Amino acid sequence: MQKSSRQQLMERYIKSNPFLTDDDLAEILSVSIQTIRLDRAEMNIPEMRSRVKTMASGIYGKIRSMEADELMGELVDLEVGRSGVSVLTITDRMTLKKTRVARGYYIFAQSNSLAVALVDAEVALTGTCKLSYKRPVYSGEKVVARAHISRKSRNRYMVRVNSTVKDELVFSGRFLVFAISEEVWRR
Amino acid sequence: MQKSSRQQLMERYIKSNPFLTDDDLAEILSVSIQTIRLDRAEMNIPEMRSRVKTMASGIYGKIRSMEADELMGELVDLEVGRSGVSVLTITDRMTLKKTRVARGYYIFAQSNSLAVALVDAEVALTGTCKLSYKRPVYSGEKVVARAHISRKSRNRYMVRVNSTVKDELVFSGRFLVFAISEEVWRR
DNA sequence: ATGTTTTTAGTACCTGGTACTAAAAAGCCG
DNA sequence: CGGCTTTTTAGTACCAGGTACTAAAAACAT
Repeated sequence: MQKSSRQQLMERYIKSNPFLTDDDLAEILSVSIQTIRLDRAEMNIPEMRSRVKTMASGIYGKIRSMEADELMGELVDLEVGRSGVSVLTITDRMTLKKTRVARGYYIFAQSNSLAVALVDAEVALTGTCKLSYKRPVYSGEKVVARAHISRKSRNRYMVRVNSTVKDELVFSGRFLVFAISEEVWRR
Repeated sequence: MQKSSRQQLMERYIKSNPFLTDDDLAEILSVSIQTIRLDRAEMNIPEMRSRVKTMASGIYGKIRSMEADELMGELVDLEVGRSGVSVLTITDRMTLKKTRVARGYYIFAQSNSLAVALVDAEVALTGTCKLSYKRPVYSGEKVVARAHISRKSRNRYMVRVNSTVKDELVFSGRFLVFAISEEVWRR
């Protein structure tokens, strides 16, 4: 087997299983451990321990921020019962790989969670919505969602949200949100 | 400081940051490294390297499946251009902690991604939608989304989706999906 | 003062490496 | 075929972050 093809193979093995040690790889590719280390050095592939560590730390952050958020996006302004603004920067993992266009539900999630946050109630649930996607949003773009309560009657709130990228409207939605009394949800 | 309270503290430190080495902990708690190791042994807390490893491996599977999916939910039936069915089981991380009610956008994401998958095109984007949430969905429930194309004209598809839990309708949506030609998105 | 618990010190050893030197093997060219 | 280069292997010293163990010192309780 050629050096170059072995290196490609090794890269694929590591990608598919980052937990492989040099020892494992040496056995799999039936070369000496030194060859593996030379190859890794040439290709700037770090050792197993740091591969695992960066994996763990990379994911660690995401988990925490996802749990921390009841909201999708970062709340930059909120006047409960009136209006609010949230910002969401589209990252690669929110996009369709082929086009780098944000999946629609991230845009929706941002506006929906903002709409719910606006409602001054212990628990609020979305009843119906009408959404309109104006143009695709690409990876790296910063979506600013502005919401305000347009009507309110007893426990029903109508919330309008407009999401823009650099003042260009990319999405708008109208949400009918219900404030739920405690007896209903605490079953 | 007492032994027991130090151990509790140590446990919390490790929980909040699993990357701490015995050395780090010894410094933080200002005891010797041997004490830390005794404590870990008593409390059956594994060493940093294996903590990191199990973290990484635990999450490794999840990431891959999330990446593999362009869809939210599992596709159980799909006849492109006609109809499809997807199943999504609501887990705790999809719910509002207070109520254990699924956040609306997960239900939406399932139906929306199913609607897009139905459309026979390289790239499809959602234009507008009307959604209606019929009742809250709780953690553990299995949401079955059934979609079919109700109208089609040139590059526009109207997709209707009904999501049920055990034959009870929990959500319905109508999506206007656009099939996009390659020139538009490959900028 | 004595016994018990807790803490610290120290040593030998392990895994999964890095960094380096040097020799052996394989491939190529005229 | 020799001579040269590339590639591979061998081996050594060293490191981090440990395990496993022995033993002494310190803290405490009665």
